[in-house]
Amino acid sequence: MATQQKTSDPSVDRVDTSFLETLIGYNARRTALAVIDVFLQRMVVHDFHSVVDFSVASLIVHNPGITSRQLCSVLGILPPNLVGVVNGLEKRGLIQRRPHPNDGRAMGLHPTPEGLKLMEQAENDAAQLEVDVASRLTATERKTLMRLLQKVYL
Amino acid sequence: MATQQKTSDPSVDRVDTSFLETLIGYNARRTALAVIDVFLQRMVVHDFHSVVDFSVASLIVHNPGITSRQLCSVLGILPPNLVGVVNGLEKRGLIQRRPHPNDGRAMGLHPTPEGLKLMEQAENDAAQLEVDVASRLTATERKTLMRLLQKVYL
DNA sequence: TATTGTTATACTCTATAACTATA
DNA sequence: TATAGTTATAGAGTATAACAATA
Repeated sequence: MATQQKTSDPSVDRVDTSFLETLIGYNARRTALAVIDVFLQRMVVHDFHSVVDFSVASLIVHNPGITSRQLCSVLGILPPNLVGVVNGLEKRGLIQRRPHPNDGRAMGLHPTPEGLKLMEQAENDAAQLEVDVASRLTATERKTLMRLLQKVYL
Repeated sequence: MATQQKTSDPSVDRVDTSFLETLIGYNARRTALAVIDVFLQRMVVHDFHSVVDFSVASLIVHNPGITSRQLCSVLGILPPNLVGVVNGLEKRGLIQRRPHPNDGRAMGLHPTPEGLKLMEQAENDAAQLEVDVASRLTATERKTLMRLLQKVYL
């Protein structure tokens, strides 16, 4: 499994990470952490302090009337951990809870005009980040990267 | 920014995730979470319960004599959070601390014969996971995916 | 004075159990 | 009986501050 012979030198000058770099999980995680780090820095001005905050707000804007259950299912998060996120967005006046038309147990989540306005800016910033963070990738490479990632997890 | 017109229908049947799927951070994170989930399931037999556990053990095997400081730098983790990991590997008899040849403050981390034996199996399992988890990708696509991911974060 | 390794500790994120209201 | 939403709480992961030993 080792890619090169090691000497018995007890000190390491250059760290060999070649094995880890063969793993999809390792590369995907490192990429996600690096990109999200910059992402969250830029989202501070919009008062989003976690990727879930942003993702939930975005999904509500693009899916007015979506339920908590649907958000949990799509984003792979657990219902108890969504409650605070939705409450936060509601308290900020970005979304609104309304009775669900077909299910008395559920609540439909809808964006407010303020929410729509803020998310338009936030999503524009997110789109700009894509260009900046993947500056070493061509437009075609970016597209390929998305397609291959989605082929794995979707 | 919206990719399609929304009706005023208050209930959502199919959730539109098209915007989030244009984001590298979103796709990379979803992929990492999905792959690591399967990874950790298979690593239970080797008693690795986090990706950091495995990564640290792997780096020590491939870089005998590496220091804690170097591990932190390469993996992007903080020194206080590495202490428990190294202690755990040492208690399991997989690695050994030895005085560093050039720096009296540091300790060189070395794999034991048991550590080498276990990591050979664990890394073989990890390599097999790559084939399984990316079954919808060709060998060429896998290689391309790694290259593009590393182009972003490296 | 700066760095390695460490302890203690706080904060965030994620997971489980149990409850209510409705299907 | 099952599901949507919620509360309380436990656990894992990640962060900062401060210290001893050595550079």
